[in-house]
Amino acid sequence: MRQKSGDKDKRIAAAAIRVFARDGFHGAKITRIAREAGVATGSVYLYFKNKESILHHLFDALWKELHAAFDEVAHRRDLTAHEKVEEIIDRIFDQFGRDPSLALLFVNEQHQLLRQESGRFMQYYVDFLQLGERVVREGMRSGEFRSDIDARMFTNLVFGAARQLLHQWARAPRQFPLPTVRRQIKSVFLHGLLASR
Amino acid sequence: MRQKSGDKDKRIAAAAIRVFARDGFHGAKITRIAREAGVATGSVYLYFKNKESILHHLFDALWKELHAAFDEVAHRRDLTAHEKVEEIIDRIFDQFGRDPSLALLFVNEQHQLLRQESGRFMQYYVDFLQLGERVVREGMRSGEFRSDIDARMFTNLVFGAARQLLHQWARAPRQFPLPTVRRQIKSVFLHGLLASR
Amino acid sequence: MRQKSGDKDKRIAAAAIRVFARDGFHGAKITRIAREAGVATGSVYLYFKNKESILHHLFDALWKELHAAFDEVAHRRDLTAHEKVEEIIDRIFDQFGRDPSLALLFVNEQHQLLRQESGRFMQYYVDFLQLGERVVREGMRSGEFRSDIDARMFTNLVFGAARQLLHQWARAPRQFPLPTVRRQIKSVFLHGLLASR
Amino acid sequence: MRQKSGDKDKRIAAAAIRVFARDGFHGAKITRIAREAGVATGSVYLYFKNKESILHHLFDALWKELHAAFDEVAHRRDLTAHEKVEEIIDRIFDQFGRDPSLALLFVNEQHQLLRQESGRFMQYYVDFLQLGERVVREGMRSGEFRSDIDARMFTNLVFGAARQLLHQWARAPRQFPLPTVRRQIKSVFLHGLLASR
DNA sequence: GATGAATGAGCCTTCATTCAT
DNA sequence: GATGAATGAAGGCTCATTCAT
Repeated sequence: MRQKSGDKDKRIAAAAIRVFARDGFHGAKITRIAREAGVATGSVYLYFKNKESILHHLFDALWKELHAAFDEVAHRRDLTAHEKVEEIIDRIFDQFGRDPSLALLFVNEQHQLLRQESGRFMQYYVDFLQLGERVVREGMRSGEFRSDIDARMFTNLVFGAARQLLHQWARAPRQFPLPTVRRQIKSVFLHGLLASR
Repeated sequence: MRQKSGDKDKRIAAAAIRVFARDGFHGAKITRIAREAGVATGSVYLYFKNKESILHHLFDALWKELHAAFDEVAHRRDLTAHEKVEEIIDRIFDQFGRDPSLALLFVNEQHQLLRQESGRFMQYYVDFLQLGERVVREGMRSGEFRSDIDARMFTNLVFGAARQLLHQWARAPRQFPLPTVRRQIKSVFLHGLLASR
Repeated sequence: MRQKSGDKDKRIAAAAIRVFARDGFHGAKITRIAREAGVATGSVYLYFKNKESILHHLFDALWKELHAAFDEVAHRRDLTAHEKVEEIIDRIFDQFGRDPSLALLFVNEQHQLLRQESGRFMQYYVDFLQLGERVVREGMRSGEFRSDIDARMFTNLVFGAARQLLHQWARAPRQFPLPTVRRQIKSVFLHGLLASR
Repeated sequence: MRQKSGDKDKRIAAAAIRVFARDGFHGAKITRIAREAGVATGSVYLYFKNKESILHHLFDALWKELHAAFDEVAHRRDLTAHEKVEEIIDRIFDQFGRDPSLALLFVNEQHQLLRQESGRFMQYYVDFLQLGERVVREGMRSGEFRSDIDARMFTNLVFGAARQLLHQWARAPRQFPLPTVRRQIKSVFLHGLLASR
């Protein structure tokens, strides 16, 4: 029999990341994904139920990794809350920094998923934000962080800011080099904008 | 007195905001927009060239208002840079705070526009961010702001954070009340997270 | 506005009868039906939900007419059971005798419907056969008919025989002229094959 | 001893009967037939040219048996025409009575074959009906049968009636037990419905 | 201008068939 | 011969857009 080449699913997923990132979910044509993956159109359906399930697969993997990384950081005992915030920010950029297409996908097509499926992806999102909240509250209890801040909102601020800079980096990597981005985002969120202190 | 015939374009635009926000640009059907506007399907094409141009029209208006507001703030002489930053944040929330659908539209469908048209909307976006940069740099020159911050990145941080909280507010207004959101965002960006000072 | 031409649904249905009859349900292409109806492909979907619903529509109409005709005959008081049997046979041929395509459709695609939908079409079928049974039993009670016959089976015999001859007529009208067919079927079922009496 | 390898063609044919009967020719998937036969998908094509040829093979075998049986009966010298008619009816039910799937296949998918191939299957069909005609005419000549009957039509009547009852039996064996079915069909065709004699 | 029925290009998906192993 | 992954042609259906009234 013809052997499974073994990486067809990977190649399709990788091609889908590129095509979804470039053309958007709706602009992406299955035939195009197949071509970029170097497989026949029909082969896509050997590995994925349908177009939407490809997106689900990609976001599933993404969120699982993100979640695992955050979870690990959030529960570490050797880090202060301050350090955890920095580490979490680093993990986000580690996750997406390898692949601009992945960043664009995440940044642009997330809302597709939140729209339809009240289930899985919403849950990932909520869980992720709750982990952030927990770290912030931990820092507030320990006195590291200001206690007049709303932990949930702060987490959202960081998430939104990271999302935006990821987007910018993916669009113009030269103008938004990741090391600078990381440094800035940490600095601003931790120390604020004001000079005097 | 309602002029049934005199405001068709407005009614179409308003319906489009709702439908785009609810169903996404691709999920939105022209016939649905027409129905919600109380207009025949064909009439949509009397006022708009095509589906995309409705989106363009909406974002045009949005960006124009945003831009005018920012421009005015940025050039005021009676405000410190610090105050300008706060004012700009307020203006963003003023702009979208009236209408959750508008916020969802702005937050979710922006990337449609950045994708295809390298022109108009990219320009608005860039101009807007440059105005922000200018204000930040002004504050750095005057010594109000830390000078180890990258002005462009800071502006993006604020933009991304505001976008995220706008999104959350539009999804769950109770959990993200706008007054709190404004206060938090200003506080975090200006003073940072750390307690010690 | 462009006026509904008023008979598009009829033209599509008529074309569908021809195409279904010629190519079979699965061999029939929507585009072909549309072309034969003189409408655009998409127009088919203005009048019918999908391909299957066209078939349903056709059989619905067919069974409704058949049923009404049988019902009327079965309840008439001015006819003997013998005459009712003859009248029912006539009605079947009246129904299909106008249009060979209709006969082929009925004869060949009935099983499509019985397969999937345990509901509607099965019911028509069962109801129809029950009406036949009732007439036969009526004749048995009155002494017109032999009482050693199973009424349900007799009805099926007639139905099957009529179906077969309808098929043959539709395939070769010259060799199976309807008047002869009617006469033969009545004669055989009523008097049997044997000469001696 | 079961020879796993020696009867693949038989197993495929047997599986095809079940699947065609259950799902219809078009609803039947080759992969499904292969699975039910305990064979790889590709192996089907080692034994059959394509999907249609499986159907052809099945009907070929069916018709060949039917034809041989009828031929034998038709030429027997020890039977009256009357007895031959009864014997032929018996042979039909013998043929299909073993296997409801076979009956459903024969009854539902015959038209697939008559459609495309003007050749082989049409010939079987015609030959079969001609054998029937011959027997009827023989009975007419000998004075056993009424001579006001059209032999060809009578044969079709029997064929159609048998087909219908076979179908009903296959769908609901309890309600249409074969022995009763045989008896009824013979009785009706030979003696007719009327009581008086 | 207004209407909404009509249009038809385009895409996702299926599945009979092939072929490398 | 046997396998089953891979292929790609084909068709049902959608929906933005048009246009006769």
